[in-house]
Amino acid sequence: MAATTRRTGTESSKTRAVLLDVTEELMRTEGYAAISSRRVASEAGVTGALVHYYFPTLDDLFVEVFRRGAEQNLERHARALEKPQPLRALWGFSIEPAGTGLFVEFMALANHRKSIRREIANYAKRFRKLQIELLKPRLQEYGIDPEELPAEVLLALIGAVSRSIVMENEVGISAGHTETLAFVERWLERFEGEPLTPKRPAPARRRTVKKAPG
Amino acid sequence: MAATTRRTGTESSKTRAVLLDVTEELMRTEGYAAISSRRVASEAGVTGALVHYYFPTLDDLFVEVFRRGAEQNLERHARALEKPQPLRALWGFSIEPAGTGLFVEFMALANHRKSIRREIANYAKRFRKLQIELLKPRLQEYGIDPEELPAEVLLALIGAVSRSIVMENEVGISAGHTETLAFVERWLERFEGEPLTPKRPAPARRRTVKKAPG
DNA sequence: GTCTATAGTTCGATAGAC
DNA sequence: GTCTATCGAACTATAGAC
Repeated sequence: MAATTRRTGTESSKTRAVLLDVTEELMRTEGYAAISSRRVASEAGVTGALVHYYFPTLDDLFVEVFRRGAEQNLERHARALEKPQPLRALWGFSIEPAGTGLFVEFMALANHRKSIRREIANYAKRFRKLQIELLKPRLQEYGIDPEELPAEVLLALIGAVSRSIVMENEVGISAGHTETLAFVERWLERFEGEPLTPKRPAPARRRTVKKAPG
Repeated sequence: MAATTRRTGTESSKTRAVLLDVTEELMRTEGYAAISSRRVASEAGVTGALVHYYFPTLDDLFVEVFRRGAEQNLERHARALEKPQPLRALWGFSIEPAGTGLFVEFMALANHRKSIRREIANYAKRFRKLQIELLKPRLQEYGIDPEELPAEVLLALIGAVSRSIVMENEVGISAGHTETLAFVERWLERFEGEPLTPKRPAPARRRTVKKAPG
């Protein structure tokens, strides 16, 4: 279709994967502005030209990093929402700092790069659809009235609050976090009771737990 | 105190203000990565050296843009929270798209620039303190039980949800927004009743409105 | 698949003239 | 207060050898 002779690397390439890894890590630690073909190349131990061989433009590189992370996230979420306490699973998952720094970078990027904006919007749609499908039947079991609290709203609230807490944490804001986390915990308890497999032991009934051996 | 002879412009300078304006606008439209002394200078119609005269480093420039916006925001918020329907005022204010694109840029910047991180954390502290002071007595009037829904939590929720909606809007995500806005509206109504001065006309009593002439 | 070489830009920051 | 001139460096992207 295209008249250009410019070559491009295959998707299965090991080097390609490394370049994506390096880019993701760099974005995490130094922000999207730190991404340059030379910088990525030098971190990966190759030359700048090779980066352009796999990703003709930097936008292509950004988009691929986003896609890869998005797919992983969809799968992880799908698994989480099938657990016995889906709301707790979802919350625990959303409150993880792992993806959020990267997410902020992509949101900022999306503010002025159409390719990223398109990618994020598309992902969000799939993401919300998956969430709704898996969660709606469970909410009915809980007796949550969809007129009063639609699944869409519940998901929006969980997403917004968790994201906000993690984002704030990362820049050193902590005001109101303790209270909000406690509020959410009370709220989760109302619908799903005590956690079945608590990450941290429930505050009331203390247990003696040995840390997993080194 | 300092041994360096490097000169710096005064805070009252007109040019200085223009440089801040230009930087803010550029960040809004093209992102923080678009900021360079030369670019800012050329938009402002001066030379790059002059930017460094007022702001020795780009970090100084970023920090000053943030500070200026933060002060304005504090003042606007203080006024909003003194209105007769403070929750509605706060919500209406928070849901404005105006500051949010910029906010995301600064959050992303903060992920890897200590000076910005410090600035944001400090501002957030002042901001939340102001909000709590002004809102706490009103919530008591509303009969909101501080054990069940502390002011800190309410403010965190409003902030998180509004920010999330605006951020998502800006990148083209709209899933669940209608439902969430309706949910918030029902919720506001419970505490403060119908809006006294509706921004958009209440959906029930339709009005014939002419668009402002071309 | 990976490299060298290169064209063409843009950048931060400073010294010092006016 | 604003400029010119400048150093030294980084960048994107491409062509083409190996």
